[in-house]
Amino acid sequence: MPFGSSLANVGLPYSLAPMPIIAKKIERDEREECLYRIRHSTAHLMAEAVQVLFPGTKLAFGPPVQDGFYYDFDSDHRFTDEDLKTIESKMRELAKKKSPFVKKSISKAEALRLFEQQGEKLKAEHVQTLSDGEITLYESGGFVDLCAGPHVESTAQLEHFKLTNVSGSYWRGDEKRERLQRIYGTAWDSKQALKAHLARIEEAKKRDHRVLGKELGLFEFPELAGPGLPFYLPKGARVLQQLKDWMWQLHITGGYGHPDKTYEPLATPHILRTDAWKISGHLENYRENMFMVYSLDELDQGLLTRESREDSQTNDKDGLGNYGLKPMNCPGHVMLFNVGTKSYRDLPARYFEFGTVYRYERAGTLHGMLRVRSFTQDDAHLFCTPDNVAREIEGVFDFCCHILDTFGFDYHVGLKTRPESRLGTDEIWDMAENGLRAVLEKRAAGKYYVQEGDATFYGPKIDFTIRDCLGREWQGGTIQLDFNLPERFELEYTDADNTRKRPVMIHRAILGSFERFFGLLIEEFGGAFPLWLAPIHVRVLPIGDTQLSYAQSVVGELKRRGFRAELDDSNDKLGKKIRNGKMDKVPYLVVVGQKEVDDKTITTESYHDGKLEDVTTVDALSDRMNDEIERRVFRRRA
RNA sequence: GCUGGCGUAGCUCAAUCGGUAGAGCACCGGUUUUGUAAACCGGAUGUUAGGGGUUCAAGUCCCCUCGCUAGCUCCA
Repeated sequence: MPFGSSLANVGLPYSLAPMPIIAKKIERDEREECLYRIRHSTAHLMAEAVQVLFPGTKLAFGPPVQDGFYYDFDSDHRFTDEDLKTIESKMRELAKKKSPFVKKSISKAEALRLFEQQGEKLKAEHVQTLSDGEITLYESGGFVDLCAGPHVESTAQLEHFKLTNVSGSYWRGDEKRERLQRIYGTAWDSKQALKAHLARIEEAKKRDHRVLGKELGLFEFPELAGPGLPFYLPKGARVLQQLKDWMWQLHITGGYGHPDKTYEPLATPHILRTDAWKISGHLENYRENMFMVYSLDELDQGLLTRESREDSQTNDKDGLGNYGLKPMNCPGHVMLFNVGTKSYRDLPARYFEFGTVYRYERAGTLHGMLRVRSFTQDDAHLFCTPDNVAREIEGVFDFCCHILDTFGFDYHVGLKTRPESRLGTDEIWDMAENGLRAVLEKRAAGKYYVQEGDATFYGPKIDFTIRDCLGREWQGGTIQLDFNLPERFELEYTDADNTRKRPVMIHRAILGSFERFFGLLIEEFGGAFPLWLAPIHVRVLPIGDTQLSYAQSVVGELKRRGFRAELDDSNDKLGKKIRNGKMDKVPYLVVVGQKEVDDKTITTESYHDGKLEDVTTVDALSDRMNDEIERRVFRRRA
């Protein structure tokens, strides 16, 4: 049941397959239905095994998920990897009893009594949240669980599973509630399917951007520097710069299909006075993510001590220092919008910046390039009149699709609506959500999903998400409406009727961040970048020292023509040079031996196609590469 | 931050019951001058993440810190 496989982008400009984290009981085909039942039932079997082996273990939820299932347990015992093996054998033992899954219906009161009797506090709590009426239980062997079903007929059908890992979780996902332990497993309908899945995972691990980043010398995370701080090595920096150049070009020219919607570049500082972050609301609403900046002077004078905070002589009553490192670019852009007076004729104003931001992310959340503490967003803020908001959202939406389609990413789109705690009136939220929804209906009708309550406190948003090699989802592009900052910074423009009006603001990022996008790109291509992004376009391999000067002249000629070319002047034999070139995933290798020197030719080897019989001159290679670069041809590894 | 797991040479990994750390690749030196995925010979390579403890003796056992990692939570 690969994510969204049934909704692959056939004939559509973009693929917008919804991908619920927890497999929902809707719209499943026969096999998916079968796998759903197996996984759900295997979760029950595991829970039974755990309760047999570790009496007193209480149950939380145990749903089927992508490729498998999990069950959350409340137990004093700390489950280890060793335990997983024990639990797994117990499961096989129990499965052999061929216990049927029997459905029972009881009243809510009975269910409540049953679970309280068993000391299943969490189950009882959950029963109370259910609507009155019949409640279904499923019994298999001696194990009874609150469950809507459906299940397989008997535990005999549960054969092809494997427990994979144990991790922590919280009751109802609330970190203030009970800490639980979650055991994950994978389950399939045949031995081959299980084997194939495990092999797929192994294969995917080889495409992990953290592994490839090291192998290919793209980036490092020096421990001394601090966790989550990416450093680009020369090869990584080259790829990054290509991406930036391309994105810059698209912004300036509207080359994403909207030549009328061009952006103006801005550049803003990395630190702003703490007062700015107070006005923007970040200090209040984004506090746990902010790095503050202190001067040694402040420290030396003890201005940051508790005592001084109460000292009215200083204007640093928060003890926060006078400056904050920016976690977002918006306040800077807003300040520049505020320079001079703006007319409705100036709107929409589109400001963009590749702005590096710093966020104190919790240690446990860091993940290679996909989640870091310093990253550069391809950020922009659009200041609009109410009239042009819809058109602008469309433009941004198309921009995102243009980029993702260029790379062939399999992505999807979600609308995030008003959270419980929020700023602004319901009327404004209605208007904003409807605006976003209208664009989605126009561009992606039936292909987007809605996550109620998941918006930011200042406005609703559309998010583009991309999956990594292991199927984990990451947010890339985002379109966010904001009613907060224009208000807080008292933004105004003069309308046609000569009255002062407040502009509507759109925050947006297309890639999201260069770091995250780079990481996902590496996984998408298995490290073999399309030519236009590749750190090295072509490497020239002389067979022996005799051809060195000819090889140098070929490299020189390629460089003169603007290609990223290099020479392999090592003492290795050709076979080794080819091997090194392939392992470095260099798109083109040029071999020159005595034959080539005599004929004034080259022999060309392509990463994807092997030897190219028709490319025997620098001219021919240049033409081929130029064409490939111009068309941004990409080819995934087979 | 929380719950599990992990940390040995630049990389991948070994080291029996606690007995003084080793292999391949990479690197350096030499030989070889090479025709499509690893030439040959030689050499150096470590505060076993850091700190503390137990012990005659710690890579190995215990504690703390740091980092990585699978998830939870949060998010570009």
